[in-house]
Amino acid sequence: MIDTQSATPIYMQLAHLLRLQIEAGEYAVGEKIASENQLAKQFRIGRPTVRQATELLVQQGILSRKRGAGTYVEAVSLPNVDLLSFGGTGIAIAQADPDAATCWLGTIEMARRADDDFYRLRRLSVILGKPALLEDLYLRASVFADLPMRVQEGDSISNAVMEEYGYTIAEIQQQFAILMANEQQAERLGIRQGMPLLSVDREIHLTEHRAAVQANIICRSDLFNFRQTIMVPRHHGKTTQ
Amino acid sequence: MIDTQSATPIYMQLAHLLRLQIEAGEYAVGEKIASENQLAKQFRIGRPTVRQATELLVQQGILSRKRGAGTYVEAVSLPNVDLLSFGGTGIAIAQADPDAATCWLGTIEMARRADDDFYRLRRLSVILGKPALLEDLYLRASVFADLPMRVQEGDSISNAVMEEYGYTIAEIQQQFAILMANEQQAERLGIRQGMPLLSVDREIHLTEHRAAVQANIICRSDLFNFRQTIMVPRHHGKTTQ
DNA sequence: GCCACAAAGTTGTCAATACAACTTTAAATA
DNA sequence: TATTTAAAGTTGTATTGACAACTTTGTGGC
Repeated sequence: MIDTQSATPIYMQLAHLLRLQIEAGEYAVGEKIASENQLAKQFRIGRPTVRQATELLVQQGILSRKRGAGTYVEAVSLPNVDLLSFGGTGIAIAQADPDAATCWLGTIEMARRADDDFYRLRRLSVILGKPALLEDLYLRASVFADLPMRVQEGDSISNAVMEEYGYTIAEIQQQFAILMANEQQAERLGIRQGMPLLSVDREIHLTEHRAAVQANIICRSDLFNFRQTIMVPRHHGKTTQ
Repeated sequence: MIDTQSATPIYMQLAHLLRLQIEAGEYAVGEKIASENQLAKQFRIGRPTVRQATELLVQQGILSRKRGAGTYVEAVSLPNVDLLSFGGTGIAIAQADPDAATCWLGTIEMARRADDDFYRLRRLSVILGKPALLEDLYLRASVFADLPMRVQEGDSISNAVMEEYGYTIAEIQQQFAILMANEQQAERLGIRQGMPLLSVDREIHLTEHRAAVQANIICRSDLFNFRQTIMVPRHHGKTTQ
């Protein structure tokens, strides 16, 4: 229910509630949810506040709205096991090559970043005997206490996030760019300096903490197919049968 | 200036105007822009409308806000195009620039591909006055009957898929690579030949037909931030409170 | 000159209200 | 029974207004 005395804004509470309902199966994918007016009456809040809540879920891909028709449940983008769909690089790499190896470049260090403390970890993954990707990870120190004691080389970071710390990943934001390999990157990836590489800047948002993990991943897209699968929400437009 | 008679919503016009000012250097990175109240007075619009405009830019990474302090220009940020999260390029492009234009390169032609007939359409999208992406689309002829009669230049292909033909998109598969611009691509995108570009090979699977749309998209990732947001399913890992 | 406190200014949240643009539903007519 | 049109319902945009929570600025006293 909506707790008007809570420190959490009403629109966030409603967004969370709606999301729980969807996840619990109370709304099926493709189904229309209650109208904005109905939700406003049901929770005794204003329609702009309802819109702010649903806007949150629209941006997250959970809902979609169509003027005049209604607000529909979208299919949440399911994680594919390939690299760019989900936080866990370990699983994707293991599926590509069971004998793949991920080795740390140096040890976990402290680093300061945007006025906060992070653990920094750099690692190189080798698939089918070839250097495939270079990762530079920053994990927020306040979120991942005692990280150096709790993860070891070879451990999956996403597994640690979930199993060791008990967090859940809510959202990943990725940005794609091309960079020219510098001397160090070139050496580590077995390429010539200046070669263009696919660079993915990734922010992993936990349910409990935003931007808890920030990573840059450099991919040898010339050697491997870096794919992703996106499940797309069902639309309300008529479907031929 | 804000044109209240325009079909473009006022908040989008203001967002666009602010971005132009920032890009023109009228606001430096790190600098505080005019307050919400000042902008409201200046443009004779409501403060919620100003907030909606700045919220747009906050989401795109161009602005950031701090309660009590003000609204600041973020570190130099290319306009975000949320191209790679969802099927529709048209929507993503329109959000980045309401005045964006997509023009066909030639007309729709028949093409044979993997033992089937396709309609082939090439088009160039211009965002903020700059060539942003080049698309080479193949639409399966048996799925999209009479396509040339049913879509026109400027039409959204994903809209046509859904509205005109009534299909629903079930899944998108994407593959990321880097290619060096050939002569024609270089000319169309306003770059030098051989420049590395982000290339996305995309297959759109309809509920009713697999691989109904196959596309290659070449992005000027040096001019725009091509981002995506992935929602992650809730895991059964326990959640700390 | 420094410190504390109040005033002013800023963003964040919330609401009522209105109209536009669209879709859906129901009723009336042929 | 089918089609057309009007009514109802839905989302999209916008405004005015208010208060909370925060930051910044200015003033007064020591």
